[in-house]
Amino acid sequence: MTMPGTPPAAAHGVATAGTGDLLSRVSIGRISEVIVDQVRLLIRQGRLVAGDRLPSERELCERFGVSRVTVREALRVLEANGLVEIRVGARGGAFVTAPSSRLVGEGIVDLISLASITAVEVTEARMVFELGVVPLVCERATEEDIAALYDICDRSDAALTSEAYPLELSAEWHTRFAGSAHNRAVTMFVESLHAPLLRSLERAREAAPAHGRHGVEEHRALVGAITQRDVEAATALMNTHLRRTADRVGATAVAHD
Amino acid sequence: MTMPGTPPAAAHGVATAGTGDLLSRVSIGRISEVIVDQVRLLIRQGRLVAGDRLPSERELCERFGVSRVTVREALRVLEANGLVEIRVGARGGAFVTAPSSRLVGEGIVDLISLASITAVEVTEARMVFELGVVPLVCERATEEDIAALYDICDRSDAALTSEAYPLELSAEWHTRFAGSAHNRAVTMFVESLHAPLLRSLERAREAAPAHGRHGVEEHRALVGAITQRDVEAATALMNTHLRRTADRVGATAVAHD
DNA sequence: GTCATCCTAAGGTCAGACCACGGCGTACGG
DNA sequence: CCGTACGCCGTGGTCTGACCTTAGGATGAC
Repeated sequence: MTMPGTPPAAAHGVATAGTGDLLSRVSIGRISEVIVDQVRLLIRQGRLVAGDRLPSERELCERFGVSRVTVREALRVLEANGLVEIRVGARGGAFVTAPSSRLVGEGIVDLISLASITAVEVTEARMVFELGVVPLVCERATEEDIAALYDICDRSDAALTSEAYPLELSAEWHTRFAGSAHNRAVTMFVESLHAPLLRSLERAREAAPAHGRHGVEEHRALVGAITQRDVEAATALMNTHLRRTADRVGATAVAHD
Repeated sequence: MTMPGTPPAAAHGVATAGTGDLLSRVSIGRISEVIVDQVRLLIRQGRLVAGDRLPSERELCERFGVSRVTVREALRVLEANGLVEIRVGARGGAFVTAPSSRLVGEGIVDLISLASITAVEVTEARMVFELGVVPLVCERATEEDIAALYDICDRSDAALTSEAYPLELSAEWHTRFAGSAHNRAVTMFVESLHAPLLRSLERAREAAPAHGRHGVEEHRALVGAITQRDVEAATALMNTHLRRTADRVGATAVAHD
């Protein structure tokens, strides 16, 4: 059906005759790329939604008129982009995934490790965001939110007495805090900053001993301010709290240079 | 060398006999995934840096003891993650590249559309971010930044007289504004919030010249405040400016429900 | 010296095969 | 009658070996 080296005509639809206008860049590059774009478009348009199952690899081959290798490479890219999840076995296949911030976070980590962005910049972005979100949280935090935040504080205290304060708990608190703004875009951003932040903090902790107890106290005070719906107090608290972290990250970054 | 269906022994190393202890989880999942992790680790450790060239596909096959298909799938994933760039032809191959924040931004856009996050939420996230960034911009904006912002205002005026004020110009102004904070993480986030796809979400017919003219005036006033390094004035201006947008979006969203 | 041509190493694609996984139906045993 | 065990078969995962296209660089003619 398809011959090696003969891209499917439908795939690029370059005008071979009859058009007098500019021949637009025909460098089709990769066939798998075309497939990726098609699927991604369908997802962005909402014509494919989370949970939907793409046709099987072999069926996609026929559909696109390409070999299985090509289809598989396309699926691999979609999977790497977090758009589909591939399950094997009967009833397997490529399923459009439920959205997750994990991959974006990983991407940011990569950005940092390849020096496209510095940890200082990420920390600063985090400050901007978490500080700006305080008013929203004050306005919208429910009793459940507050209980959950206090719970994390309790667990942090427990962890502290057992001398191992996991940074994860701090990160969890901040994520939960932002989540209390009840805005999914905001939540997503903060979640994606989760992984990079942990990494920077680990590095910071190597350089200087951690300050666990102090941080937890501030967390608790912040929840108190939220409970009182006291925007100014909460903002001030968050500001000093974040600034200390930022300073630590900044110090290690400078020392690292 | 390797037989079909016979994964390289080194890959899983499951003890088939003689070991009485726990057989540790052997589900290696995918071989290509292992390769991806290895390369990614090398990059994160800094043992591979931007510009380095990985061995050719055929050489990697030998090195890992797998087929070319598998190696290619791994490279495809690395490429999709922006970690390597693949060049064809003589002197071609996979080159380690500093991932652009563009790719991560794309991921954010995908995430937002996949989670079907509403325009209201996106706008609110914008408010948080762009408002919080004002102090940074006041502090760091260069003369070039200011000139560029004024230029966009001029072009907006021109577009307005020809009665078509494109949302694109507004988006351009806002991204350029955030860019003046000279923090690439912030820039990335704001850019992704202004992605074309999301803008189309905001169906609000900005066409109304009244709105347009008003907006451009505010843009101009904002640049003025930035020039004076007047944080408070700038923040106030940005606040009213964004709030109007938010109200408009909110109104259409409500009408849409 | 300059240009056109060929060479060659690299990625891109194909076809067909086999294996591992896993849901589901069926057949067997209780 | 019910429950379990086995096996079918569709699905992704991998391998092989071949061919094509691309694009530097070498080689030769002018």
